[in-house]
Amino acid sequence: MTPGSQQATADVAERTRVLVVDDESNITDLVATVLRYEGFEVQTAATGRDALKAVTAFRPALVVLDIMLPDLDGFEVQRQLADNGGKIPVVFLTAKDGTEDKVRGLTMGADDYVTKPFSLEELVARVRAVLRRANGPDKTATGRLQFADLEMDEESHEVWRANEAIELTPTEFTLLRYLLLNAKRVLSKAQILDHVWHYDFAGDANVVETYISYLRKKIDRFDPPLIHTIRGVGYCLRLPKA
Amino acid sequence: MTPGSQQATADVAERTRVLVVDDESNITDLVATVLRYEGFEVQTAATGRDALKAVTAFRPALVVLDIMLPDLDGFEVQRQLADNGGKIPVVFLTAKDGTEDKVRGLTMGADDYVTKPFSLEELVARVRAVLRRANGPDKTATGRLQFADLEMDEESHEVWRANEAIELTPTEFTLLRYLLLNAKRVLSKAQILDHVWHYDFAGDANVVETYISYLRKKIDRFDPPLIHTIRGVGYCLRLPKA
DNA sequence: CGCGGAACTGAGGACTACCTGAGAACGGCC
DNA sequence: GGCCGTTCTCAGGTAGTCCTCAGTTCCGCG
Repeated sequence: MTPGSQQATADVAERTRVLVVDDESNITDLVATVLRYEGFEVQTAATGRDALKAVTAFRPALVVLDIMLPDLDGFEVQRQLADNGGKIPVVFLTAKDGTEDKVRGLTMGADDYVTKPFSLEELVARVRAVLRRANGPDKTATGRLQFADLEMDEESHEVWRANEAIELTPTEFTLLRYLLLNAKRVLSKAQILDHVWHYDFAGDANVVETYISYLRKKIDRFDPPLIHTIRGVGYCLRLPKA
Repeated sequence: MTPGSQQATADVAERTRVLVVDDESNITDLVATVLRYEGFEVQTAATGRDALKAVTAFRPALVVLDIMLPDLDGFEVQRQLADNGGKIPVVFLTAKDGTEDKVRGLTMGADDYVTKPFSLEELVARVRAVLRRANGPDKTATGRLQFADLEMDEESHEVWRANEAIELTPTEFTLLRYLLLNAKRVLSKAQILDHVWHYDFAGDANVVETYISYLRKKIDRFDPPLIHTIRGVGYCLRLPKA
């Protein structure tokens, strides 16, 4: 999550607009904050009706839409959006229960969905992917990240160090992507926890240390080491100082 | 369904136009979305009369046409199309009832039909096949898919691994085609379900696991294995990492 | 040099995703 | 109607993954 990465190359005058719809204000706040930080222009709405009004006024390029809303549900909102002409891509938010199945009809098109509780990294990755698809398949951003001799293909979930393929678990993968997106920047354990782990994670920050350790064993057994500890501050992906 | 596969190599300036006609807007949305994603330029119509108007204005290379329409039925629309000069190939949509037989009689030419509820893979494959036939047999896309020593002939429904013929059931075949069209890309179980299974399928995602298992028994008893599980993400057709 | 806090890492338990065999349900076909 | 192939469900087993915990090491500072 980075101003300065990918998205932020867009000019400031005309940033991509995103509408976030959820009745829980802590969710909209959370999501709005991180998307703004990512360089999007964000508005929020708490009900289906407000969402529809906001769409005509705000003209977002994408809507992050909770299924469970007090008045109209997410599907209904989407249908009314589609009826009013231009189709706006949607990233649905859904609980991990029965509704998950209902949403399933949507992964084929431009749309996608994320199950609560999600991690911010995950949500932002989906938003980016959906926008990429909606703007036509052959745009600039390729979904490939690189730093030094470390490479990551987001689409195929493959990772290489020094041209050697490396197997990562999902959490390791998400953590490494976060580090790559913020290469050369120092990230605190709290930041990492907030972005990579599900937002309702209540455990100890020690998990981060554990997973950094896992990652080091897998990608930093090569020279030079890329993951550096900044004691009392956090971690940083960079080349060792000369 | 893949930008980057087959169709998407066409230049953006002159994409193939397809008209989708159905009175249920969720069907037109579904079909339009997936065809757009496949690189076609799509318009929709909800009635027979609108369809005829759209044909003169939009000049599609193909029409996806529901039999059941509020005003004129699909056959009537097709006949009027034929009368107005140039014959436009049609892919009919039909319910699984008596009309199915009637359509069969009419599809000896360039046309074809798909029974509701269909799978998206199925529909797209038919659309491609009909266009291929209509444009003359000697065009670029051959209807033959290949990855490593795995080969598939879409027309004849034959599959080989290491030059050995393999028998697949229809569902296995469609699943494998979807994997082949998206080789090297990770596909989630939700994506697979959305594309390969009928759009009204309401069951558990476990079917996908079952069918992956079937496929592995048939095509991955050879070395090297091509179908890989990416735990917590999905499945991917690729060569094993070096 | 020694102390205290921070970070590292191995082990292990709980959990979850996935695999697969068995069989029920369905439909086509003789 | 009865047979057969296909599709789908279900449940037990397995292995991968996540997270906790605690002992140890490392680092910075007095």
